[in-house]
Amino acid sequence: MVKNSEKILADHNVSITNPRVFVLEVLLENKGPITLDELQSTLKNRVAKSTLYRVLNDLKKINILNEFTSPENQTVVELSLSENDHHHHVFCTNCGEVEDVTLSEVFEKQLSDEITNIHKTSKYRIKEHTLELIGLCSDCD
Amino acid sequence: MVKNSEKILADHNVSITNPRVFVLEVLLENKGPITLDELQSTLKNRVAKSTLYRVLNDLKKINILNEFTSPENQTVVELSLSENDHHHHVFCTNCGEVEDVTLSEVFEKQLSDEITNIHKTSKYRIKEHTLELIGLCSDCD
DNA sequence: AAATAAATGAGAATTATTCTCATTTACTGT
DNA sequence: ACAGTAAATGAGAATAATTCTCATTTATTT
Repeated sequence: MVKNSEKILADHNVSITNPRVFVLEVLLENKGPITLDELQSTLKNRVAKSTLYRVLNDLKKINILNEFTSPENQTVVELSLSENDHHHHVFCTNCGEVEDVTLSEVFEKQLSDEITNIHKTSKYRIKEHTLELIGLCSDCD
Repeated sequence: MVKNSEKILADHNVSITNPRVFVLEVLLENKGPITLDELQSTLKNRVAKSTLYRVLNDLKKINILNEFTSPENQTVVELSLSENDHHHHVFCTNCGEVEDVTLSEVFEKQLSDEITNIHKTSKYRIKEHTLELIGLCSDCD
């Protein structure tokens, strides 16, 4: 049976190599956003640092990886395998933990209405949006 | 007559020095978010690079400067002199320009309701939020 | 105006990311 | 399965961004 990570690579016409599989496996297991630091230390003995950066760029190129910066300036990375998994992020300002949040449909509708209005008054054509929620997780609260 | 920038420093018990005044003047003139690169090149001959970083940290400490990262990984900086100037940002993915956007009161209310709901279901106590709108400015569209 | 404390400039040190190149690994056609 | 070719990797050098060091200058206090 073909592993999940190998299928992902094959589906995107990217050759299957050990580093790519290792990185994908960690991202898949983690299920959600992960700090670059954490990813690096998890993969330290299996993937060279330069290769990790290359693999992450490969995954960005095939559009299955999002990268963003936390309010504390940590690089954070997250798989996004399907087009329709629109969601946002909550950050803990104390421990740096990041998690996904999905907003209610009602609210996403209100948001897209607001964006339509902005489009009328501003000189921008808006393609995407990201909402970041910043606070404390229960451990740090 | 005391200059605006000097008053700001005095009001926050920060000593008035040339580099601090120069940085503040550029930020005040610019009125809105500015790229660190742009700030650096504007101040190149007046403020040493290390001092610029120090001054920006000083301003962060007294809570009159926001720093964030654009979707293209540019560091962006912005004065926020009053508590009640809550607003968000639009980014042009092509030229990197950033501008402020103020959302309608109706929408900010909807957003804060949504955050209240999230608080009920998630393990986070949310203190702040930032909404980033990403698209193309009229020049690049 | 002198004494003391704080801030600055210049460049060294550190950290994050990209690049180079010799070696290894994966894919292609047989 | 196998040789040949193209692509990917590891290790460390190169670059870029940010912080740190320390001798000198500037601000504040007396």
